Amino acid sequence: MTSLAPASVTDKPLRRDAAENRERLLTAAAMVFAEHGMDAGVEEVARVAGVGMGTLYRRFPSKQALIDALVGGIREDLRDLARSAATRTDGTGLEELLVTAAELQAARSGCLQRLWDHSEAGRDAIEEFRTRVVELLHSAQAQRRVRSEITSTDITMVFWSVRGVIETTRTEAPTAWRRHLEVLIAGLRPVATDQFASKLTEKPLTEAELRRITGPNR
Amino acid sequence: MTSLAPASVTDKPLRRDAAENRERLLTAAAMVFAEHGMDAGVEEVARVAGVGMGTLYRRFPSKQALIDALVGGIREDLRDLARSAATRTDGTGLEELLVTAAELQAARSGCLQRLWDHSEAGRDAIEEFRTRVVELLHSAQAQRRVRSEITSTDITMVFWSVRGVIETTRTEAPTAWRRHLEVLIAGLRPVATDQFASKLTEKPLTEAELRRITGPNR
DNA sequence: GGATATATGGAGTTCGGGCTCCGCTTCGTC
DNA sequence: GACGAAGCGGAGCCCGAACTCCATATATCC
Repeated sequence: MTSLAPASVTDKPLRRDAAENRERLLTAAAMVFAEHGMDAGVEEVARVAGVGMGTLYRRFPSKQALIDALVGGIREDLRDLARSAATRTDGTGLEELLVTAAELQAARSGCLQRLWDHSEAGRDAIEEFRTRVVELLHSAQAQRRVRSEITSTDITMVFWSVRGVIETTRTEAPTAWRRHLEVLIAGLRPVATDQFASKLTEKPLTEAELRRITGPNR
Repeated sequence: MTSLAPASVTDKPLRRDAAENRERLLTAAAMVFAEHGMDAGVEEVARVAGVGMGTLYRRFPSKQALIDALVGGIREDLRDLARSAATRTDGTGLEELLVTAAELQAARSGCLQRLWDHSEAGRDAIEEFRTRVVELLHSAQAQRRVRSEITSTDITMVFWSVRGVIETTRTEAPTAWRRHLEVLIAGLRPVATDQFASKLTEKPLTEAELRRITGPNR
């Protein structure tokens, strides 16, 4: 878990109390949004953080900026999980990442929609994350843990898919996504029998389409 | 496809022009919400329907009521798809339903969140839908198309999961969900090899949990 | 410890979107 | 075709939530 989204390194450092309030606000926002979703009021965030509205708006120029900073932090955490999974050499790294990334999403539910959209925050982190997913996928395929026709965009769709289950079940059955993920991982395995069609008939999401969904940047 | 949510049968029938405007409003709302999501303005809905604000608010007492009527119609359509799938006797009905229900969700994206939540509209329809899913699942399992440890709540999670992919990809890759669904269905199949764990280790979502998520009614 | 730039809180302002009101029109019946 | 009931449009009302302003307080530097 990285620290919560330090501001840009080019800015002059904040005064100690200001920096502390910034952290308190991000922590509070994570809690409030996880509980009530992103349409929770900024006043509630400020109250939970124990600061006034003025402080919130000096640290973050808008509610959107606050959310972006939060999302940036989550993306950095995702990147760290991918780095950690990459240390496995037996082809199980992808499966580990699918589980740990889902755990992270479950813990930070509320702003998951922004997590996979165009927003600028943490762009480099999510870029590295994608690169590592490709490597982990190839490794898993080399070990015959995942069939060869699966593409990295298929893995991306697994994240989106798990997100859907997490957001639907989070209040009443916060761990239900684990079982669904087991079914999903089973769907990635090589198909040993030819009783059923072993080939996916629909073409995969292309990289270009993925770019348009997750960020038109560059 | 059923007609768009007739009002309660107990009410006296609407005047011809009023009934027509009701339909126009529902059609317009489906279009507008599918394009811009549920936070699109009611003014936009009225404009697309070609009626004034007053008309919208005489036909539906609130924006929420309009959405509920829309959701009720979709739930009735879902029920009809389940009835249609139930006519298959070779165990493929479940797979047909997964595809056709996903197609319906893709066509009506925008209010999918409400589709699976507590809202009252079309409760009986969704109830029958669930019953038929259970039957279709048993049939698929009897034909060995789906492994026996899969429960009906696992199927429900498949709907939630596909919804997540649909909502993420709808503007840029509106058919991407088809490939993801193929992976999901592969995950439901019997596992022929014992190279990997063939058993799901997480306990399924219970019926009681499902009830709390989709409706505390009754 | 004094000077000063920086930070704070919370009452008010703004604004967008849901909703209402009422003078005029249309439908359906006799 | 006349009459009453039901329906219509859209300008404006209203509320809630994002955002601003400034008198006061605090950290940092010497």
